[in-house]
Amino acid sequence: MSNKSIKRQRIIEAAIGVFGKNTFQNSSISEIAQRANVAEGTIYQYFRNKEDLFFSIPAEKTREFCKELELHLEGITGSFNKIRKIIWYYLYFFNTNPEYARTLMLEMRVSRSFVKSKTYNSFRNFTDKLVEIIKEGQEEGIIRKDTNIYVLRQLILGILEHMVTRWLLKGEKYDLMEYHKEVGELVIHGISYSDWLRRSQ
Amino acid sequence: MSNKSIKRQRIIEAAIGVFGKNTFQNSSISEIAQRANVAEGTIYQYFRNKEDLFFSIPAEKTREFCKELELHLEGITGSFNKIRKIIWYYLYFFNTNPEYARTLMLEMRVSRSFVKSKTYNSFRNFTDKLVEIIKEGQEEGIIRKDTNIYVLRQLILGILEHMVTRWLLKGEKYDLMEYHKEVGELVIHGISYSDWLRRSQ
Amino acid sequence: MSNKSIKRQRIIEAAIGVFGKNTFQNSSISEIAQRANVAEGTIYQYFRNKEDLFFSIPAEKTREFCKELELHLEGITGSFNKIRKIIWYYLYFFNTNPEYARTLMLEMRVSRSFVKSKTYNSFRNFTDKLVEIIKEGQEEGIIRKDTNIYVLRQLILGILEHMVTRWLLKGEKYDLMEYHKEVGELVIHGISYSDWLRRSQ
Amino acid sequence: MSNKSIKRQRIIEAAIGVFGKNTFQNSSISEIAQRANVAEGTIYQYFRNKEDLFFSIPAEKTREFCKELELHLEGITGSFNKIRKIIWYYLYFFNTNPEYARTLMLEMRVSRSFVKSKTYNSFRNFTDKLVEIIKEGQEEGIIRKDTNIYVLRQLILGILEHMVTRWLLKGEKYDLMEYHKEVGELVIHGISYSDWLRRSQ
DNA sequence: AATGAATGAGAATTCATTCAT
DNA sequence: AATGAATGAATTCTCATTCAT
Repeated sequence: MSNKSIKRQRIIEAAIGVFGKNTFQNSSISEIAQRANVAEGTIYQYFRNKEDLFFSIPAEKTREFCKELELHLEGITGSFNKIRKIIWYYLYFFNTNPEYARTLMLEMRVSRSFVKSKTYNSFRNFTDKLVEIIKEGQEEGIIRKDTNIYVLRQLILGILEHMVTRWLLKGEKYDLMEYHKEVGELVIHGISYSDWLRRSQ
Repeated sequence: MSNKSIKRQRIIEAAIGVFGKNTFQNSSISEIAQRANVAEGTIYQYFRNKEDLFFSIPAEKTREFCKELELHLEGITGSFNKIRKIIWYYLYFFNTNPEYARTLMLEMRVSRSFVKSKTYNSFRNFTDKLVEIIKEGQEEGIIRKDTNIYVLRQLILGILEHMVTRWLLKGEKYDLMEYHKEVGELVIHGISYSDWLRRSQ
Repeated sequence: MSNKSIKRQRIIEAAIGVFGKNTFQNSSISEIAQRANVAEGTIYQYFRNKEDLFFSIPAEKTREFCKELELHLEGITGSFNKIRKIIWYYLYFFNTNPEYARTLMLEMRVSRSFVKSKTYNSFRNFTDKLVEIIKEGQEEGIIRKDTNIYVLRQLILGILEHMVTRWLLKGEKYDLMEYHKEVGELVIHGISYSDWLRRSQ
Repeated sequence: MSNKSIKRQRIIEAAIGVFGKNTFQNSSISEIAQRANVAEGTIYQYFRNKEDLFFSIPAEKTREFCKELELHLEGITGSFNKIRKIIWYYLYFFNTNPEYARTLMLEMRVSRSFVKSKTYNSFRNFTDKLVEIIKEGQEEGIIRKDTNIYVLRQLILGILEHMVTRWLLKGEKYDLMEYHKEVGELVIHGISYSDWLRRSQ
């Protein structure tokens, strides 16, 4: 890694820490600079402005998230098992990166400008993966074809985001992963054919 | 309604408009004062500070939300029908109050201080109602008893919040209500006994 | 004068002092606020921004300049005498207001945005007066009709501005008024009919 | 021309372009470096600092101005003809070098530090030439001896500077040379003996 | 000689809140 | 109770200049 990108990375790490602690507005460039051990001006050599730095965070982290997810799905067969794993991994990832979780869930996810940013698109990788697995299950004949895939996706993202958000707002005081199995089974139950469910019980 | 509370109400209405248009930080007391047709100082006669005014919004609106919900549930029998109605009503309400939706979903719901505020508790009315209906269904024998009620609640709140948030961030350009039936059926499928599902098909 | 306009005036006076000492860029709002004995924020209650404050200076001063000029021209007959008086007054005025002179001559007069500002127009009063007197002289038959009035005006404004500018740049160390008579005679000689000149010698 | 002075010249040319477009303060070293195709640091090999670079511009240009003026005056006899030529040339030169004109007239001419700079002195060449011609005319007996040479010089410089400044501020939208003859005649009229004027009509 | 990354001082502007009227 | 003028803290970003390579 070049000298330049090391420094860039250092700034990003510092930014994750600071933005994760406060609001975007309440986070100050000077604190980020201090944490990163660079002069304030140096930040502006790497990022256009505060917002640019802010939105550069998920670009890095989402890449990491997706790459790791691929590894975790490796060798798993059956779409239900994959869905179980995705749910587990999603919760596991944010459990492991609480500062980033705060930034992403409490700031970015509700930001009007973030949706328009090109960084936002890297998140599509993840949702696309989800849709792909659902379609796979439909072809396997174990996921119902009578429900809108768009709505299915919303269901899964919805409960996951909700759980993480709740957990963050409650001060991360309980175990985010506690119910991951129940969430998985509930989702699978919701999207399965009923006769498949009977057989499997 | 007394002269005093009329003025208070006028300020709240103005605040909904202004906070719904911008971020909390980007909304200015002076604009709210202008809209409400009072002097800036007057606002401080009714509210301790900007945050107090901000958090006073959902207190009013949630009361309204819960009262109307009761009316809509009136006369409906069967917990599934009640759940269908709740989903419809939730989407309907925010579809009808987009400015408030923006404030609640994009600002309050992710605010660290909101969770601690006493106003937040009025929201419990709604989630309690949900839990009550689920328990009803379990007693009726049509909702599975093998799933954590807490997780069930998260599932329902999760998908609803996700749908509204999405819709807001996409600029409210499509019809929020379009999939309300599919959401209802998906949720019901997820929480039903599988043999019930078989019979009902 | 109302309380408000007294404070406004105090800010303007402070601004003349500060802008007269430094460049526009090197003059700081905080110094102006200190001199005017108000908080920095107060300045923004009276002026949109630094530039607005800057350009508000000549509006006031030019009004003063023109009003006084009228008084000085009162009772003077003959266009040559009027021109002599205008030249004297112009030099006299800037001699008496050196701080304002610096602001006007060294900053405003060469500012691209000043020419477009509405304040600039108040200066037209003065140049219009000049043209009026020249036309009067042409009708009296003592000022040549064969020279472009536009060029005549440039001649008079040119030498006056040049003299004041020079004087300022040299640190106001000599007497600006010293040559006022010679300037007058030179200008009058330039614009007179030659036979009139013969007769008058 | 050595390799070194070629690069120096390239920087100066770039500086003329950039300073001519913006204020001194708003012109950035980085833009000059880009235009000159050198690194920012390189500029500091040739010039002490931004101001030094700025004031190095007229040194070059004034030399050019004076050299060319000599050529244009070559072969012209009679001080009036020389004055006519000087006026024409002055306007012609700035008409041809508008970027430099902006820098010189709108920035340098009103700069407190420029007057003290040694570069400023090269301008004396020109004013000295003017005085020389005037004295010549006085010896020829066609220019009045009863007027202060210092004031005469101010008159001529004043109208010329005023015309160029006006033209620049108005966006160079009209023809700067249009009135060059009228200006010449007006000036000559102003400085001539009145009986000479009679005879010449 | 040339580079260009790093520096860090410096200043305008905003706006919630107060308080005298 | 209502006003709204005054406050002043707080922060982003720019850019000339340096210096290690």
